[in-house]
Amino acid sequence: MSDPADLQRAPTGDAGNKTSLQRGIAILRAIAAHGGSGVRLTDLARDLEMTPPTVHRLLKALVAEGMIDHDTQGKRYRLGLDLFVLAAQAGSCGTLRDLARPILLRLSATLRETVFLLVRNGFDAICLDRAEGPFPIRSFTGDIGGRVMLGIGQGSLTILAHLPEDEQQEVIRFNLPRMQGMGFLDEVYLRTAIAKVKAQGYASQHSGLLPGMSGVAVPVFDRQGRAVAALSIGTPTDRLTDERLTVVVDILRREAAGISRQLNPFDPALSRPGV
Amino acid sequence: MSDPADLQRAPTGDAGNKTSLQRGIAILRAIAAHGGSGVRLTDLARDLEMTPPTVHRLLKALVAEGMIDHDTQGKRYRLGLDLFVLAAQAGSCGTLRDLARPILLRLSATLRETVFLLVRNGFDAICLDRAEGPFPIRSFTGDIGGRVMLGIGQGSLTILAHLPEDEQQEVIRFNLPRMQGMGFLDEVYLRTAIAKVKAQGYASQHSGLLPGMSGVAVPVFDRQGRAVAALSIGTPTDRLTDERLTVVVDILRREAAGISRQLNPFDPALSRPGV
DNA sequence: CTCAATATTCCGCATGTTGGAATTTTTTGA
DNA sequence: TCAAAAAATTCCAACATGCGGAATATTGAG
Repeated sequence: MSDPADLQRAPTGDAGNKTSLQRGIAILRAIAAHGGSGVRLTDLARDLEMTPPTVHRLLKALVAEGMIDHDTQGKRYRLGLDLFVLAAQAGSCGTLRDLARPILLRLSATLRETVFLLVRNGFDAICLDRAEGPFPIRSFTGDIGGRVMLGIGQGSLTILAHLPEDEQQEVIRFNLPRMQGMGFLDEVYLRTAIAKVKAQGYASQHSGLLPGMSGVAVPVFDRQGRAVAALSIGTPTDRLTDERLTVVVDILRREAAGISRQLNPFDPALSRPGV
Repeated sequence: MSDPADLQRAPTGDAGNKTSLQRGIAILRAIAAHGGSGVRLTDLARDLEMTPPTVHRLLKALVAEGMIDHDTQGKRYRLGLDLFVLAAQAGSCGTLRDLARPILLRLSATLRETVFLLVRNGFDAICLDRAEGPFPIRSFTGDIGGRVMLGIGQGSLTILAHLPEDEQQEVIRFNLPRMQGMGFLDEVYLRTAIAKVKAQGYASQHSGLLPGMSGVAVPVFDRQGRAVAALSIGTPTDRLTDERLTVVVDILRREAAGISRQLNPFDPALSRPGV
């Protein structure tokens, strides 16, 4: 019944939560991981290995702040609207998201494809935004806020491929074990794919790992030339002919360059892989 | 230099933050309020009336949790991606947002208008989702996550109008003073508008408070018949003829009813106005 | 290069936090 | 419908953790 929430906590072997603030955030995470149906206090306490009174007090504080909603008849807790409001302003790290938004909309309209904006976050890529096309799409990233390991999917792969050498190695070393369970991706395959992406400057795959789906992605560079994001589309495989691919890549590249030009100097994606 | 952040803290005369968790959240709020350009520690300390060491420690915890990004050269703090990820799962309170998403998209496509989904939150309405139409739009709610006082704008007004009598009174009493500065809305006007909306079951305004913009909104009821949300469009005034209005209201109503039918029993928007 | 402003670390004090136990409320089962 | 079990909430004393003044390090300005 437990979800892939643990995978989200990537780096250091966490030496247990320390501050009560962190405990509170852990509660938020646990509630989020549990999904929209809400969690009961006892379950939270068990999952997080805290005592019920502690969880209760933290929950009370979170409810008071509107970060959590609490069924009035004292049953379930779920994420609150204030959290939503708060984070609506968060995605726009350096306004990347705001910058890209109109571009995504235009692209999805003109290409008639579903367009994704991914950014790096540690060892993962996160879907910052997404504009729906007319075709039903399956993707690794899922909806806005979704995350995938760096290397899985075209957009994510593009970011990985354009990372500085040492960071790239570190990510690969960290992610390969995580990919074991998925059973279709080995080191050779990954490194080959990376090399190819780096060489041609974009990632594409006809009939990829998701049956019937294809993807095309280009990197988005910041002013310092770091690949901070990827612009990508997902589409039914049969829609993506070779000629179309060429055109799509071209258009994506142009838009990515446009974004780069507007990007502020500070880097939107951060890494802190060692911390 | 300070933003309308204080307005977000609606209800009780806050007797100062108590728990450190709440202090931490206050910091998140302060950073959010400051916008994407980032805040310095000292400014946070001043704004929140905390000492620099306290702010620093809390920030450190928040950074460790990925809720905040910290320029490596030790300058500015901004909201982090993990917060974004966390809250991406929050908006779907009771899956209202997820339910409505495809409907918004369809509406914006068929009507060629910008469509909004608003929910109540205390004395405000929050923009849960928004699907762009082809026309440039100005709205009170702004983008996803934006908030307006209940009563301002057609969607927000619709929710207010359909509230239970006592809650409606309470909201009006609370919001009227807040509207003073805006200088175009008095009590008579507001009550008249509410009565009209309640009577016709939808809100509309040719040439509203935003020059050149018009809006149409219908309430979305939950299973208990409470108006928990509003579905609305914003459009250039000259686009909204009387005949078109009729049709639009009709379509919006139909879709709102569709959402209602699918709504879970628990109420997605919560009020706790007295707490 | 110096000085002022800001960020960060230190550390003793005390305040907020903690969890066992008690109490109230809700759910389960008969 | 009621009784028993489980969960939620409150209490409180022990104490760990967060607090802030002061010291230090770092950054930025002139």
